Amino acid sequence: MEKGWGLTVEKSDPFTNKPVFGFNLSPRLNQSPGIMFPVNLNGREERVAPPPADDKRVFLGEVDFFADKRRSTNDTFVVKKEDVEAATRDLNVNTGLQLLTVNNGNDQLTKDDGISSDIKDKKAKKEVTSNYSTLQMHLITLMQHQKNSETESSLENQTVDGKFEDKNQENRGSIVPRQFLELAPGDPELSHSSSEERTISGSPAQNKKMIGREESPASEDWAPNKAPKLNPFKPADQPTEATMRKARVSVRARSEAPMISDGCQWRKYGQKMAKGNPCPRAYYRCTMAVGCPVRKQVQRCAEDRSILITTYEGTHNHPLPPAAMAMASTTSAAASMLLSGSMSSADGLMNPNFLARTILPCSSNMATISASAPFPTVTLDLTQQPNPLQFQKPPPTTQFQVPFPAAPPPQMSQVFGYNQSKFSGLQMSRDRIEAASLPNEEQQHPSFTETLSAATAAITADPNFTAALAAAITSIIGGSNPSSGNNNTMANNNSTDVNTNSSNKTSSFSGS
DNA sequence: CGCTTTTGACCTGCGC
DNA sequence: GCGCAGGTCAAAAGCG
Ligand SMILES: [Zn+2]
Repeated sequence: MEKGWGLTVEKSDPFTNKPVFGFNLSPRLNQSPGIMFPVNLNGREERVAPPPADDKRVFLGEVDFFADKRRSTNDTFVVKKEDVEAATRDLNVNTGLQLLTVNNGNDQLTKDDGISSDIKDKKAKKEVTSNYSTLQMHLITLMQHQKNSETESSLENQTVDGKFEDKNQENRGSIVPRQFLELAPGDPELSHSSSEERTISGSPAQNKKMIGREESPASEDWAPNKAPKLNPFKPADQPTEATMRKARVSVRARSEAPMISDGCQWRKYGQKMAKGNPCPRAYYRCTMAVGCPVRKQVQRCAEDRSILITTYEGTHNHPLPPAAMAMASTTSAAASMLLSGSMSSADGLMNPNFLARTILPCSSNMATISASAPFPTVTLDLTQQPNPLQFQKPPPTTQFQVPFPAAPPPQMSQVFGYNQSKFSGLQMSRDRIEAASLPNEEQQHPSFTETLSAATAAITADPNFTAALAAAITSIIGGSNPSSGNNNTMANNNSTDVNTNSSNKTSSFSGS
C-alpha cells in the first residue's frame, strides 16, 4: 500500500516564529488519491476506481494535535496547556475563529499536560469540545480564512512524521460524540442536575477524572426523548434548552425503498400519521447496542413521495460499521455544530459571519440549518439534480442553506472514491499540502469526518437515486468541475445565497 | 425461540 | 382544562 496524503497545519508563534501548535490531519488511506479502495455497500463490497493519480487533494481525516513540546512517545503526544492556549488565542486573533481543542482519547492528553485537569471543571469542559467534526469544520474554515488573508503564513506544512497511532479508536467512536450532548446548549453554570442524574446517575463529581471520556460504554438508559414521568427533564424555567436540547440531522434522498440502509440496525417502535402528510412517519431506534440512544424517523416527503426523509437524532454509543459511520458522523457533526461549546446555540450557526466563513464553494448538496424547527436541525438534501435551477434566492425563512461544510461531504468520497475534494482542493494551495507518510493505513475507524457516507451508501442502495446522486456528485466533485463549481466559487462568501432547491423546502421538518 | 413489526393506548408539551 | 400533535410504550402478532 502506498501512502496517502497527509497534512500538517502548524501554528507558529508570531514573535518567536517557532511552531507552537498544530494539527496533523491524516487522511484515511482508503480515501487517499490513487488508491483503490473497497466500499461496502449494503453488504456487497465493491471497489471504487481511484481518482486520478495526480490528485493531491487532501482528505481531512483524523485530527491530531501536537505541540512543539511534544515528546512523542510512540503513541502519545503531550501537549502543554500553555501551548494550546497560546496557539488557540493566537489563531483566534488571526482568524476570528474559536479553535476548539480536542481530547478524544486518541492522542490523549496525558495527566500532566494540564489540560486534562482543566477539563475537569465544567467551565473548561464547555470550551473543550471533543468532537472531531466540529474541530474539523473549524479547521477548514480556518484554513480558508488563512488562505484568504494570506498573512504571515502561520500555516506551514511539514511532514508528519509522528505517528498517530490509533490505539484507542474505540473511544473516538463512542466517546466523542456522546459528549457534546452533555455539553449541550443552554447554560453551563448550574448544570441541571436533572440531566446529569439521568445520564450519569451518580454524583456529578464522581467522574470528574474521566470527564474527557465516557465512563462505561453501555450507558443503558437512553432516556426517552421526553424524559417521561420519572424525570422531569427540564425545569420549566429553561424553555430554550428544552427545545434546543437535541440536534437532528435529516437527510432527504430519493428512494423508493421504504427505508434507506445506513449501516445500522433499527427496530421500529412506532408509526404515526404526521399532520400535513398523507404518508405515515415511522420511528426507529438503533439496536446495534443495548443502550444506544440513536433514533430516526422516516417519512416520505408530502410533496414528492419519491423523496424519503430520514431524520436522525442522537449519537451512537457503540462502534459502528464503516457503512454506518458516515451517517453517525453526520448527526454527530450536526449536533456538535449546533450544540458545540463555541456556539452555544443555534444562534451561533445563524451568525452570518460564521456561516460566511464556513461556507465552502462546493456541492449542490446543501445542508440546511434550521432554527425554526422545534429541534435544531441540519438537513442534507441529496435530492437535487445537478441542474442550474438550483441556484435561486433562498426562501425568506429563518433557514440558511449552506453548501455542506466540513463534516459531511467526506462521505461522498467514501462511496465514490473521491476525496472530499472540495475542501482541500480549494482551500489550500498545493504548497500547503504535503504528502506525508500515512501512519497506519486502514484505520478501521473511519474518521469522523466521514459523514455522509452512510447516507450515500444507504441511498446508493436505490439504483434510481444512485444514478442521480452519482450525477450530482460527479458534477460537484468531478475533477473538471462543471457548473456547480464555478458559480459557487465566489458565491461561497455569501452563503446564504447559494441555495437551493426545488420543490420542497424543508418545510416538512422545519415549520409546524 | 428470539427478534421485529404492528398498533392502539398513553404521555407530554403547547396553544387556545 | 381541553384537544391536538408529536412521540413513546408495550402487548400482541408476525417472521425466520
Ligand atoms: Zn446505535
